[in-house]
Amino acid sequence: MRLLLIEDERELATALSVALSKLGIVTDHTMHLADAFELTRQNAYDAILLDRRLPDGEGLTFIPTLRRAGNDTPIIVLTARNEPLERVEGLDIGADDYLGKPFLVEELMARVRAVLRRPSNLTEQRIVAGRMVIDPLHLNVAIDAAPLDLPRRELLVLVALAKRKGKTVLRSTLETAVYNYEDEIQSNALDAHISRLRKRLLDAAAGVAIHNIRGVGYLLKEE
Amino acid sequence: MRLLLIEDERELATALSVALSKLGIVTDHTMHLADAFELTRQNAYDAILLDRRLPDGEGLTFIPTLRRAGNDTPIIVLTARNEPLERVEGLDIGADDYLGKPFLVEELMARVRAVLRRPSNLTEQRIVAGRMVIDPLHLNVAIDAAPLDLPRRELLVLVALAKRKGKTVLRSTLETAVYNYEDEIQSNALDAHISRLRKRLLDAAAGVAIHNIRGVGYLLKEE
DNA sequence: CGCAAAACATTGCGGCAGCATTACGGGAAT
DNA sequence: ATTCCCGTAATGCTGCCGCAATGTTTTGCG
Repeated sequence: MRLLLIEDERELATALSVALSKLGIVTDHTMHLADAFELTRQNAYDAILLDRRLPDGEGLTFIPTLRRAGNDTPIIVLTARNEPLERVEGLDIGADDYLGKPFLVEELMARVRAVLRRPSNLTEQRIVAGRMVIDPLHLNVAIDAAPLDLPRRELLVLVALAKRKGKTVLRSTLETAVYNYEDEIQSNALDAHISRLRKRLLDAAAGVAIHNIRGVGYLLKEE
Repeated sequence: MRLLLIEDERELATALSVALSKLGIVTDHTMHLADAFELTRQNAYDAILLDRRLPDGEGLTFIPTLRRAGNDTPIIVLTARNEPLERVEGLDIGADDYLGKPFLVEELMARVRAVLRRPSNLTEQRIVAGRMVIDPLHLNVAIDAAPLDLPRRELLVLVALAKRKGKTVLRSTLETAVYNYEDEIQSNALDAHISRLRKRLLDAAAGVAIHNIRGVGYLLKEE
């Protein structure tokens, strides 16, 4: 899962990024609305976390901009302004949820999941692949009801492949599923993850195999 | 917009077709599941309206058949059986929406629009060519849900041809689709790709043929 | 109708880009 | 203090793909 965080308080932003990354969530962060729009054009985010007070304007103005561009990504507004009337204002303008500061990361994640669970989002809640059952929202993998413990990056690779099981996933897609902009990647780290993940899936008899499509990407296939 | 209507009550079917045509929607109609599958292979429908009681069986059985063939077209089930449990049954098996008879055409259209508005349906554009289903965004080619593993350059040629299937594609267009400016090309490399691609399509019984238009370019034709 | 040239088709070959695997070490987490 | 993740890089290997040689079809022209 990949989120865009639009927030000018640097401390909150980094704290949030760290907390989310531990949950396996990749977060891109920007402080400016102008950058934000460009980022949404280059990445398919699962959701956007939007602050209201920003150096270059009221955050809410970003919502119509995005919607007019045909982008339906769910938006959760994060703000200290938490009066009922302001909530209405935010929701009416097209936000999907509204969360007052301060908040618990757990609550934020629950709301993100809730927003992604809505019928207008076709995010599958349960993917069956081979003997595995994968919950892409909670990021857990189970084999015969027994949870399978995977390192974070390998888990992200697996989920990204499982979301399109049986179909090729571009190498670039995998990269954006696992890394954010800050992490530069300058080696075969992704290949290494794939290799280690393969070994783990084999050991666990997961009933799937990861195939390579040379020059294009990878593909998860059931056996 | 083009819909497939699978419905055995002839009066309802014609009434619906007329009503939909006034909204600018083209409707193909069949009464039999057997025909329906063939139709979905020859046309890229925006959505499918499916009755449950049909002369040759329970309509819901069509859904797994279609999904297994790699077809993600949204399906709206139309039926007199409108008990809550039956709705769950329909949705769990992979239907996108469920509408009890009788219904207003307005409501049906609203639901069609809602289903089409879902993100995965907006981004997931597919090209049907012969027995192949091609997703040009993800560079994905499948025959009966089985992914077809093609080398990168041949894949690019196929996608470029499929995007304009039935129409000639200039040789220069193909070249720019496969090569970037850095790669200078000074041989018949493109011809070689075409040749090898032909062989692969033949082996896979893809149901298409690549024709040459002498001095102009190539053309992908369904058989 | 006949011949030649041009355009296209096919196929073997070799270089090398891309992938798989694994060991190593720094660093974060418990 | 120990464990394990994860980025890096070295190594070996597979098979793609550019090239060129050869065969086939089509077009142009007298």
